[in-house]
Amino acid sequence: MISGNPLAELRKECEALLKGAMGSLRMEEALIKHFAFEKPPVWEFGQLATSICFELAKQAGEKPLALAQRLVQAVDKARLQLVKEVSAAGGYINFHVNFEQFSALTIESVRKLDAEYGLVKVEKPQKIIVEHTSVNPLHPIHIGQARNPMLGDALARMLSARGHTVFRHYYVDDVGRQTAVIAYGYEKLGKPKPTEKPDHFIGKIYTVTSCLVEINRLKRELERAKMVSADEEMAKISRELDDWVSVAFELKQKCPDLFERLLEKIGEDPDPEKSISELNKAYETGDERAKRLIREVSQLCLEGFKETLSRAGVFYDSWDWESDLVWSGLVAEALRKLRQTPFVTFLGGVLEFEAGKVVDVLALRERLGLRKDYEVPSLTLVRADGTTLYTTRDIAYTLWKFNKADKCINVIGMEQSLAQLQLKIALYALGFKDYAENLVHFAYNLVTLPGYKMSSRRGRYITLDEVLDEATRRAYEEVSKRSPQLSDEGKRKVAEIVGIGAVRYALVEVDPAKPVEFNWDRVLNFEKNSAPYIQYSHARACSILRKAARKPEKPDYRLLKEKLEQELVFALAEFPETFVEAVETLKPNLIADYANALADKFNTFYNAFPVIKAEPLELSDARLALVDAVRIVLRNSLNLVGITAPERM
RNA sequence: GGGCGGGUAGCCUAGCAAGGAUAGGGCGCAAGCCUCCUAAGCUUGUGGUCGUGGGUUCAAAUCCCACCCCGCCCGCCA
Repeated sequence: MISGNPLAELRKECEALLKGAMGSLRMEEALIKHFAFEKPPVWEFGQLATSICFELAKQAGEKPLALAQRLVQAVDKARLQLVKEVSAAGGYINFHVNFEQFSALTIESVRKLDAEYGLVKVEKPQKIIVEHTSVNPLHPIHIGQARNPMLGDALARMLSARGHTVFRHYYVDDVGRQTAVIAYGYEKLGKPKPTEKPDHFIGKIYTVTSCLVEINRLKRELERAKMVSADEEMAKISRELDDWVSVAFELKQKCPDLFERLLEKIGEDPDPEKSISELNKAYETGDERAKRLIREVSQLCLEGFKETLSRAGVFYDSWDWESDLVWSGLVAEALRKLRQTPFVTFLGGVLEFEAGKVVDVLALRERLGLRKDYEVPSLTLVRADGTTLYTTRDIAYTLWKFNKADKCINVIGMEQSLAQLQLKIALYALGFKDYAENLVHFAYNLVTLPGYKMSSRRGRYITLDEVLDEATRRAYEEVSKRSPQLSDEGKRKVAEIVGIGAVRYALVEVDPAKPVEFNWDRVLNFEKNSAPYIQYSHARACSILRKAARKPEKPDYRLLKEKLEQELVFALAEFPETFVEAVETLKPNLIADYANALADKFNTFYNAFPVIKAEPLELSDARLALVDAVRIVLRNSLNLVGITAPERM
């Protein structure tokens, strides 16, 4: 017999036995809302348990323990299959697995279903867009942002494995002042050819330009403040200026040539600030020169991103340019529709969206989980100069996405929670209730650097490239030490798999709601609770199978009598349910945890018992099959979070 | 001021939606284990007012209320 979800079979049997027992005692099934089975704290208590007797005891006017004992008595022993024994203890009813049956069912199912084992499909597949990464094309992806693609890609893989049709979208945010800043600097330099990885190259120009323009602007403001002798204002500006001057000092040391040239060129411009906002405006209106320039810089930067991300195993189905939404009129269209609602007003020359009013009028408070008196702030849709704002364009983008999908998951930092809420409210306001309810903001917390705050504008960051390089370098050292027999190419391959796995795992393993403090020890962890640890366990399993040099032809699963073996079997059986839970709650870290726990059990087993040399042959074969099943599940779970499982390392 | 998220051993972290038996791991520290399928491993020990105080319940890390600490947001930035 084969099952895609052995644990569910067991659960079903437990439930049937329990209902049967209740029936024979003339107890109403309806007394119990749903039959929840939990894992007892100690293996010896059994593998599944229920605490319904605590609840039932009240109505029955009986002690929980006595009731549990009566129910256990009433269980129809003739119907036991996957369950060996039912017992009562402390008011709980414990179900002990019949491993003679269950081991065979589980191991055979895993080996038969192989790459599909555990990946339980949904009944109604949806079209889902996962929008992730979407780093602005201004500078290389830094480690603070790297959590996003790792989470987004893991989610996409998980949803796809669940049977959904998943599209991975990258939203290229090329509209806005920042892109104009980099394009401005790039043009001032005469559109130079990159002398290094293009996103790093762009990043330097961006930071220096941005810094010089900022200093220029602050100096002017300081002058202005002096004229009207606004002391407080002056002090504030001076502080900001000091900050940027120290940034300038850092940058001048880091890239002196670039700094000097930009200083000179920008110095020639009487009003850089103005040039930049003009460029920004020209781009939004679709001016050809601006288009060519900004697209060129953005494209250059994206090339760098693609290189980094594909190295990390992250790919996209669609690159959506924000500017296309503006030029094609979709943004204008969305604005027109919004204006027809009673929630948009002119206020001080700008167009405002009154999100708070929508919440009250459409009675969305409870649905959105908002507090009683909380008033959602209004959102400015259009600037006084007629240009649009980020969230406005995001409204148009979201409408566009819902033309292609049933559900949209936005992997965006939690600092944008309010904007994402306003976006959702805008969908309600437009009458797209269905869209609003299928829009998910997958919020995650920041990665911080101890000591100072990472700042892309200030050029203070650790790039993902650096981290990947360092991780693979370290992995190469390790592989060379441990597997000197491998060819250099072989070592490099393994090092890449292990190093990148380590980084991905570190960024996916923690609850996305919690901030992660970056430190090399965390990311370069090659010991327990890391990708390399799980990968190592997988390689060990492969190694056993390779050395055995035979298929397990006559396994006798009844011989798997050791507690460790049975625990391992049970863990394998749990995988499908862990997978389903992880996908339904969008928690990639559950998969990472599961894989780590399985690796843990496997290593204990590995250490305790021989496999190839086990006697008799039927036991050796049974263990071989078990090892094979562990291998499959380790690989499947690692793959779900985008980590490759090497066969040797 | 308001909103959101977080607070679990020296450090990091799981569990919280669906309350259940002895709160799982990891790092660190201490002591062991390679003539045996990869020691990136295994075993043992060490360490906890689950932020604080109330409440609900047979049962609270988990639910409710209040408060404290940390982070983020409340822009004609993205």
